[in-house]
Amino acid sequence: MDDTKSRLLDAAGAIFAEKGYEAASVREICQRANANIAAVNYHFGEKRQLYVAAVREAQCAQTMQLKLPRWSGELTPEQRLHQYIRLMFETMLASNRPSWHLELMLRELARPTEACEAVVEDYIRPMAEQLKAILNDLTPGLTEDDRWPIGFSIVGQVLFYYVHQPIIRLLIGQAAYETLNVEALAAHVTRFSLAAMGRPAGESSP
Amino acid sequence: MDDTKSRLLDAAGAIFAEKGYEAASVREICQRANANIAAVNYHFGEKRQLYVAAVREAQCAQTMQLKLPRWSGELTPEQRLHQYIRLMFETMLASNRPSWHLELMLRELARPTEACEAVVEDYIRPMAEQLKAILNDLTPGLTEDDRWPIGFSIVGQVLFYYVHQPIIRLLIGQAAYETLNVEALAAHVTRFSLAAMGRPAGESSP
DNA sequence: AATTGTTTCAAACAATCGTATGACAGGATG
DNA sequence: CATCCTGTCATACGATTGTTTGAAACAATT
Repeated sequence: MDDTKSRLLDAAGAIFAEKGYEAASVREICQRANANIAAVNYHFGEKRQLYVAAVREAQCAQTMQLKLPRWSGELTPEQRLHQYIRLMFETMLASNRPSWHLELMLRELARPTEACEAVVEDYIRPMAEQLKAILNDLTPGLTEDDRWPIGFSIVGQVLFYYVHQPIIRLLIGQAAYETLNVEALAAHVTRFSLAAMGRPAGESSP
Repeated sequence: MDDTKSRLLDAAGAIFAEKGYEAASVREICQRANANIAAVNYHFGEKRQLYVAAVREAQCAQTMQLKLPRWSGELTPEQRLHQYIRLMFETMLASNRPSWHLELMLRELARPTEACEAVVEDYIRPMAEQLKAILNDLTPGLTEDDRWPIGFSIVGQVLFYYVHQPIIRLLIGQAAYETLNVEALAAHVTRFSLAAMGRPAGESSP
């Protein structure tokens, strides 16, 4: 792809994620991308379309989908749920991630613009289907509609640690916050959720 | 208090909550408050201090605290947890609320500015203490540090339905979304969480 | 009635915003 | 060589931003 255009997209994604749409200026984006001010309007027409393109490029959820299909059938539903939850935490809290992809995504999902619907259909719904497949094995007696709230309860626990990081940090203190790690958090949420579904707290580690 | 100043504060809170700090213009705020453009700088010095004042005035959590102390000791811990969760849902999803208080609050907690720390200490921590008191009775064997994750798991479930409303609406469809109500949601989260803590799914309604 | 301090007003300030323009460079095609 | 298309550049446009100004209006006190 065009070099300037992709540099522009990267810079835009990072700054949009950090400051939000309004606070991010076209000039700052171009400066970070080592591009001229007119480059945005040349390649994307206007600022809003640059934002939409940046959201579309933030396919952080797709990186999650790629890792999942490996455990086809040899794992128990409990182990698959554990993997699913741990993968969510890794995607959100890992320090080596391209960083702005997820942030821009969640910013869009909390305050939806025109790009939200596409994000949900392309990335969120496939992930929701995967979770529902796991819940299908864990709670055979439930109807389709009864499984949504359970999925929301699980995902809500995980997202809480990402969306409300500043609250957690202030509540439990910086020192205690730094002791949190992906493994411990995933283990807690898995144990909590499995118990909630009436599953024995047996071995769910892979 | 001064009339223009409080009208300015109300208008600012509403617009800040709706659009965010950057997208909200001083002129629009003054227009809604029927005040002159110079009124903001006269009463608050600058835009940022008006925002801080608006956040401070958004004491939505305090309205929750007022209702809680009624159940002193005559209710079971299960019933108290149910009330706590239902009260959270009512505060967040009720249509008759002053509307912008909570929105501004959560906006601040997700993307903290200088006003965040005060909000946490004044309103969030007292509420967290109340929840921890309930959990104290529900899980006697646990240490102080082990109770934080359980509280986060409960609050995370509730907040998910507020923060990610647009996702839910798109995932389950508008029709199914409109059937959701405070009672059903509170009942689900309560049942889910009590089961997760190993409590029998007995009668928790007041 | 005169004076003081407080509040409101229209108007203007400099700065920054997103966007548009026309010129210039490079390579491919005829 | 001439032509066309694409991409980059400096510059400037009009609009909007937060903030300031100085005068006018008001209320209260002396």
